[in-house]
Amino acid sequence: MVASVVVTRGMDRDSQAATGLALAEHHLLAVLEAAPSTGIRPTDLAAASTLTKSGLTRAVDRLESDGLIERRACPSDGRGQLIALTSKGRQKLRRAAPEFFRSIARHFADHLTDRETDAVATAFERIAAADRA
Amino acid sequence: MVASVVVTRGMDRDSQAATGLALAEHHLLAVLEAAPSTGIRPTDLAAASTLTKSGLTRAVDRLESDGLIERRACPSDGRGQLIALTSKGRQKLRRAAPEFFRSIARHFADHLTDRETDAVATAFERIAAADRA
DNA sequence: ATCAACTAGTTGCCTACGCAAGTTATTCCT
DNA sequence: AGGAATAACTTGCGTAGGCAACTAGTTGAT
Repeated sequence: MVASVVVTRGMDRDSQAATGLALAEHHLLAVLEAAPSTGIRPTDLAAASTLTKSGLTRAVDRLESDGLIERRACPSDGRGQLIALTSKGRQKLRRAAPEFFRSIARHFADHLTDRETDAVATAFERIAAADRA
Repeated sequence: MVASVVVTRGMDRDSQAATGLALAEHHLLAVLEAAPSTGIRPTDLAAASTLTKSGLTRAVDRLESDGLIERRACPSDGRGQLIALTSKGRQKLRRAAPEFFRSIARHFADHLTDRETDAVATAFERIAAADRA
């Protein structure tokens, strides 16, 4: 618990300082970058992120008003929407990347051996997946 | 990031349901139980917990008004204090323990192999220690 | 002995976010 | 086709907690 808070808080501060974005917001952008360019449904984005649906609504509000992402109407479901990166958002993410990876290294990766990195990666993948099931 | 939030949120809900305490509060009690019975300084408690000094002040306020811990004057430093579990707090912690361990198992430990458990334990210990340095 | 520099804890302010209830659209059953 | 049950967001409300500024006590230098 302490370790996870230490890492998260440290990286959050780095992210704020480097880009003005909270770590959770940066993470949303990163998920969106990996998603189809047509966009992704809010519910799916919430599941892939650290937020609940309500938290997601507000994070999307913030990022949208910063012009980093956009909400599009969903053609197949009138209730839904598709969320996608704008080019501004994509650019911001690209520019933030180098410092972001350094931040991961400083706060987390540099403290692990290769074996530990593997173990943590597979184990945490499994835990995250278990929750979505 | 997702895994750590999933685990923390799940355990927090369990803790709330079982005892009415947030996970962070339960953790403070657990740290206090391991501390000398004369108590521990707030700054040290904050360092051993997931909270900053200011967050700690308020968490201590809550737990104190629930009668689970007490603030004592610090004999060696007039600015400081010593925080210690009350017997009510100790009892609450003991009663919560079985369900707490089940919660750890459900959300975390059961998903790991023994090797992974070792790797995570030593690696995270190292990360937490690095931050305190 | 006095005063500056530091440290311990607290508080004002602000924001993020979870939960639960609400709204609108969809699906499914008959 | 029509209406109950369900699903996708949103919003009202409440709370936790970080940061930075504050207060009070301590230490150290002269």
